[in-house]
Amino acid sequence: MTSGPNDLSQKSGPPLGFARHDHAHCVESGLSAADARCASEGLRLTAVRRKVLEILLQEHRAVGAYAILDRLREDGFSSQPPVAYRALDFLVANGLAHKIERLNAFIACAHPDEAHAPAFMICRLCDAVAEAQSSPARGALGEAARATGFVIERTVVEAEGVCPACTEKAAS
Amino acid sequence: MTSGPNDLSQKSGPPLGFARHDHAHCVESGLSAADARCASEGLRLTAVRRKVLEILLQEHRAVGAYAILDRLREDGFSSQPPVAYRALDFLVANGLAHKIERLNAFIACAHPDEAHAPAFMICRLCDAVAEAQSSPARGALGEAARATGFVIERTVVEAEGVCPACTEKAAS
DNA sequence: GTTCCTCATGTGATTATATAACATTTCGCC
DNA sequence: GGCGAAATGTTATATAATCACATGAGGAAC
Repeated sequence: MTSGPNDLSQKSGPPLGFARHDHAHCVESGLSAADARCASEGLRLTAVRRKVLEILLQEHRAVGAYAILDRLREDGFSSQPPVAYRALDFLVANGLAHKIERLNAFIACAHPDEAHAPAFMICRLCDAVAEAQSSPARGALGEAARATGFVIERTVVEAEGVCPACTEKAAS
Repeated sequence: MTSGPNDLSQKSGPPLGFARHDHAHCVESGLSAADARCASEGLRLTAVRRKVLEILLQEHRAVGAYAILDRLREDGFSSQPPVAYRALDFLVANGLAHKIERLNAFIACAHPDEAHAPAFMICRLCDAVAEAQSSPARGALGEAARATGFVIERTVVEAEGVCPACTEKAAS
């Protein structure tokens, strides 16, 4: 692989939602939201789990599990794979993060409060990932499911393409 | 992994589209269609590539690359990973097969003739996979893309759930 | 407060998935 | 036949994910 989601150092271009924003703020507010939700639902946002979420929020793009491990190591946590995977499992299971199947990588949830069937737009040039809402029940997939009697429990909706910033760059 | 897409021996339940069908026929016709399309487009459906497609058509479910390697070995082909991956790359690039990102596995295309933005329904109980058509431009994702200026080149649409047969089984 | 139980973490090993890099062969074409 | 491009063979390695078992932390019951 030439430049996978593990290269934290690379591609520090436009990060999220294809729009600039107050980054420090969204890390902070993301963590607060997670604290609040875990408290209210009796979930334990332990040190490792919180740290992993913080890393995801800071990166603001899809991050591979092993890149997360490297970051954990820097911060004095144990850095065996199961540590990262267990934390990620927790975050994903509780809607605080999502897995981007296409990249085998993870990203902090952009809408941790609402119930969500997330959809993602992945820029193949700068690796930025934006989260949108999908509506699995509507659309061709929902129709097909109803027609065949398939019961949808979870959907993976990911679009690969080029983000506005990279489109602009390419045009010039 | 307890029972991934590599266990060819397991789960010989209802295979495709959640409906029984003439299996020998669809293998045969799938290969014919591929022959025809490759001939007309000047693509080289070589022995390995054709064999891999045959394996996918026979299995009629998502098959992991290493399971394909095992089958290739049985048939006297070289069985190093790049052999399978290169054949799969060819098939996927030319619309004769698709990758199921959720399973890290591959499946023969069910509609090799038409242009397609495929969507899949994956049964988590019997691992059957059905292919449907999606319409990326319409729906929430298309809207989000237009709104932000994202250019969609390819979409991954996969629903995980329970197929009709397994729903029925569970009810009894 | 301590006993018990459950959940979470630490740790080493292993399995699964995928690609890099380079040599060799095959094929279409001239 | 000779040439160049595409395909395949082969070795090694990178990347992703899980298993299995030991240890530790926290809350509930008593």
